[in-house]
Amino acid sequence: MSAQAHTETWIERAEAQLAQAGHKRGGARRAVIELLDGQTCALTAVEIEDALRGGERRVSRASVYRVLDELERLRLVQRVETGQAMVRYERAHDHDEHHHHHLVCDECGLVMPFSDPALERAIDKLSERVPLAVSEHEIVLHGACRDCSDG
Amino acid sequence: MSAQAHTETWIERAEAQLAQAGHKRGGARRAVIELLDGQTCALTAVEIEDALRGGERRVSRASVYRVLDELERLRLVQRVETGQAMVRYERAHDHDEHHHHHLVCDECGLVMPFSDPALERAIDKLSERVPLAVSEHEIVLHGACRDCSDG
DNA sequence: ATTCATGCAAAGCCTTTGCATTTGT
DNA sequence: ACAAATGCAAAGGCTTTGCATGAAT
Repeated sequence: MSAQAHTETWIERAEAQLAQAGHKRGGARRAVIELLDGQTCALTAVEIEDALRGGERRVSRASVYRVLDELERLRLVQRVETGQAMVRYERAHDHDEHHHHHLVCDECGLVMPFSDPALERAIDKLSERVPLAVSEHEIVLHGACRDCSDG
Repeated sequence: MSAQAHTETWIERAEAQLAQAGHKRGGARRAVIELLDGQTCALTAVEIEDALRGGERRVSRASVYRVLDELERLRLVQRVETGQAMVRYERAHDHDEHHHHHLVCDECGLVMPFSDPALERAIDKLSERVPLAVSEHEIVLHGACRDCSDG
């Protein structure tokens, strides 16, 4: 079979990495993973807890943080800092087609994803010249969204 | 006199903006401003408090936060999020020669500044095409510094 | 049987606030 | 005199931890 015979989903990869790291399966973590897999942008721990509360599997706040922490350690999840009080988390999309960064409206708190190939190229070239073995990068643009900038 | 007759320093500009905003002068704020003016990279509130404790003017933690908050509101100071527990603050360098971004070593916590014209150009062009009136941008590269990546 | 996963409640830590006092104009 | 600045201590809010219980291998 070819190298592309099977395209692994993020959930499958997550489960595999977790198992390899010696973790057993569990409902709370599974619920968090499935929720994150369906998101297009970053969520806070509280948002994750709230989203799951209404869903099929309620998960305690502590477990949300523990799961997020473990997933971040395995590089399955990335932390996004938007300058708002709480940290946000989202699926890690190293350099795949979902890789993106964030626009933050400092007025209303709206967070939107964006992506820009030219910016990525600039980052890639730059990464080779800095005194750091770059593993990730985060870009946040702040300003006023359309609703907030005039009316 | 020409428009360039006098190059205002950041401290002078800060004092002027504060006065215009109806603030009176005060020792604590002055100490924080002078400290920030001498830095090449971002500091946390605790680092600022500690630095001033040893200096000539001790400043309470609460005042450090209050001053930082006011300076940020006047856009004299920018907040820098490095993914570490605490927020960092530094002089705002809109688009002047000191404008820079940050490299963060996730192993030891070292934070280093860097600047890259190509990256800035990419950001500027991009800023015109996004649904946000961009006022600031922040770029953080994560990875392992030279000391941490091997030895 | 062991070991990991989870929930709950308590603890931590950074940051913000309330209140009284001092300082600047 | 009046308003802003400051310190101290208390309060807040997000995140982490300790401990006991339940689930997975």
